[in-house]
Amino acid sequence: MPEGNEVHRWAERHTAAFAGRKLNILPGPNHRFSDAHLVDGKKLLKVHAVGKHLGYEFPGELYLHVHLGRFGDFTEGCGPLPEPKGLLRAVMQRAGSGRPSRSQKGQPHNLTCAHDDGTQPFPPEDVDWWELRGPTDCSVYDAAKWQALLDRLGPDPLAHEPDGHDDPKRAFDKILAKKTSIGELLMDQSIIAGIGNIYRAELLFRHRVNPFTPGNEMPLNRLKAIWKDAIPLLKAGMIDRRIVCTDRKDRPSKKALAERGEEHYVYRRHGKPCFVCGETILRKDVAGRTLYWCPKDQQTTAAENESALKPGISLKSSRVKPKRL
DNA sequence: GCCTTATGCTCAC
DNA sequence: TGAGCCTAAGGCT
Repeated sequence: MPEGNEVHRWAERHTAAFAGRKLNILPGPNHRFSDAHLVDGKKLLKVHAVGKHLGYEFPGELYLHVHLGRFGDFTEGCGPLPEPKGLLRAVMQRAGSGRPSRSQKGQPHNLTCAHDDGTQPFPPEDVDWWELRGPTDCSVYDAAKWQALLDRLGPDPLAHEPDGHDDPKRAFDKILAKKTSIGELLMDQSIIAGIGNIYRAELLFRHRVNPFTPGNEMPLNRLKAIWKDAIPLLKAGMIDRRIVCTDRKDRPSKKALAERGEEHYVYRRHGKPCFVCGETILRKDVAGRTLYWCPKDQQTTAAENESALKPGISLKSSRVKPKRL
């Protein structure tokens, strides 16, 4: 269920837990992940993260590609594996593990990576296995296929490696050449990799940008500001697992730690008052995804506001004929 | 228990 | 452009 920040966090954590070790890769019970045998028993070199994609690199230029999609998630643990949950399952386990670890204390762990408050249940060195459920993809790529994936992704605000995926100019050029709305372009992974629906909505609000603005009408300095803001914003989400996009001064509680319901300015706050101006937040189904915005702070037109979903109308019924902007 | 929604993406037409 | 895929939580009856 992650955006790019979460994917990078998993990559760092799984590198710390498993890199340099021989691993057992187990397919799910329904053999959906039939590639497991290609990397089973091999030593993991590194875990790469680009945009929302994970690549577990093994000798022979093989990459176990994982894309979590909207529903995928990892569970980590020490000691014995839990019973399988769900049909789509893959497991990565330290070869020969099952050993009692110091965290195990006689009981199997079946914990997600972090608690809600951001604390880790146990450090990566105590992680013996991860279980993956419900991903969009879990398959082995060769070097050419992995490179093709990298080539079609835009720059990633969280990219560490100087391979072109940290240079935003490519993204700016593409946006400025298109008439498509900035709200749609920010979600396009070939333009910027790693931005999802939450950060799309929150970044546009934070920079007071009308989400319906055509890309070619976006001021370059505004695009640069969004990119610059995205880096710490995504990193903050990566640290405490909660995605918090509000500044302390704008939160009703004024507390340093956002309270429940204060994490976002507009995302999933439709029908509620804007923290900044008090106007009611609107939402609209755009190309199959829900866009949220503040009609006052983001200066949308009367026609754009009129197109918003009325309270009480379900998204499902509105998606009979989703309109592209 | 049912319905809706959800941080995503691919493919066929 | 629409269908399809997959899991989980929350609201409602």
